[in-house]
Amino acid sequence: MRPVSIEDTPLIDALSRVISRHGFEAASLRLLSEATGLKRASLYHRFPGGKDEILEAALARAAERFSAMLAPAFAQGDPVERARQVADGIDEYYQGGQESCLIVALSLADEEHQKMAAPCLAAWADAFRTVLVDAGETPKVAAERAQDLVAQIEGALVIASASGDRGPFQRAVGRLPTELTQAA
Amino acid sequence: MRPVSIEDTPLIDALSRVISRHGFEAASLRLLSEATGLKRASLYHRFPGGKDEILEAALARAAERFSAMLAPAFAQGDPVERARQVADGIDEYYQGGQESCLIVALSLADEEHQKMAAPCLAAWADAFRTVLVDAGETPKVAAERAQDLVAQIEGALVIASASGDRGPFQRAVGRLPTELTQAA
DNA sequence: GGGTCTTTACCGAACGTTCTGTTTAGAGAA
DNA sequence: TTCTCTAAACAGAACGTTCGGTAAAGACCC
Repeated sequence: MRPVSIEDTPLIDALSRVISRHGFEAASLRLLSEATGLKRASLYHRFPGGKDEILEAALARAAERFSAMLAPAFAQGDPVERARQVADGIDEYYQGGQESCLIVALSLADEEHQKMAAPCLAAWADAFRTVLVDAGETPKVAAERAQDLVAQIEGALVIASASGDRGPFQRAVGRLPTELTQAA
Repeated sequence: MRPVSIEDTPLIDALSRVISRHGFEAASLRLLSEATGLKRASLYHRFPGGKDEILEAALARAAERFSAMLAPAFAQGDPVERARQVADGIDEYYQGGQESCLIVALSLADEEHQKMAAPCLAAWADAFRTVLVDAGETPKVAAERAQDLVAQIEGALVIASASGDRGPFQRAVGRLPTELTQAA
């Protein structure tokens, strides 16, 4: 059997990057094709469902990467160390603020595609909340602060995209270990 | 002379809302037409430069509204009161988190359109920085915290769009008066 | 006041391009 | 060969844009 010219994982990562950078609707098959080296027909061969199936694959991959990135939050051990590991994972995932966020991109999509980002967002907040609770925060406050910290990072990614200034992202990630482990 | 069917201000506000909600590329003339009640050809009569001129008008209007929203920050008087007025202005501008942000939308556009959002972002951070300095913060820390507070709000708006949860936005705006006036 | 004229606002129809999605034929490894 | 994958051409719809024409108001002269 003839081998694929690009493996599934790098293929989906490249597709996901285009969607994150341009938004789902603006991520045309031409852009997706150029980014992957596969012609449109070949993309349809790999994803018979078209753009929708590509988005599903990108989201499944994001969920997988998120799960790995957030795993230390749900582990046992010192909350400070776990928080630092999660912060490192976030920094690597978004390449210090250079990479766009799929959640931001989907927040501009139509309602049906928009709601597909909610689970990722919820998983993220839940990870932060878990560390905060383990660090002694009350459940109610922990849930809110977790959400707020996710917002801080998402907003920093928006600013990094819009102005090219990665400072807010780097500060947000740098503060994360202490923010996640000091109870109010 | 025949009267316009929709005045410039509500027209541009409606166009701006479509762009903010869907992003610049996804804001098709069909959507813009439906949102304003003007047919495509009529939009070209009002904006001969097409979508680019529509975006320029939306940005000019945003700069105008931002200027009004942030004016209390540059006024004289009690920083606490000024911060509260700015927070109220932000809450009203984004309708408690229901409205999308044009800056977020432009962060997904092509590079040439993307950079058009930078002045708005800078004006916003500068307003926060001014209040922080007046409240006794050092210039360097004030500049960074100002940016971080902008990121907090932008991120909260993304979460409000993506998940429908306006809690993060309302908390961010509610915290703003104290965040802007307590030196580290 | 009645009847043109001018000016502006708006719209229907069409332009060429690009989009998503399909079909068909050929290239390439087992 | 046989089977998988890819390339190229295709169709139909939507895109941004342009153009000719129509509708509506004020201006102006009679």
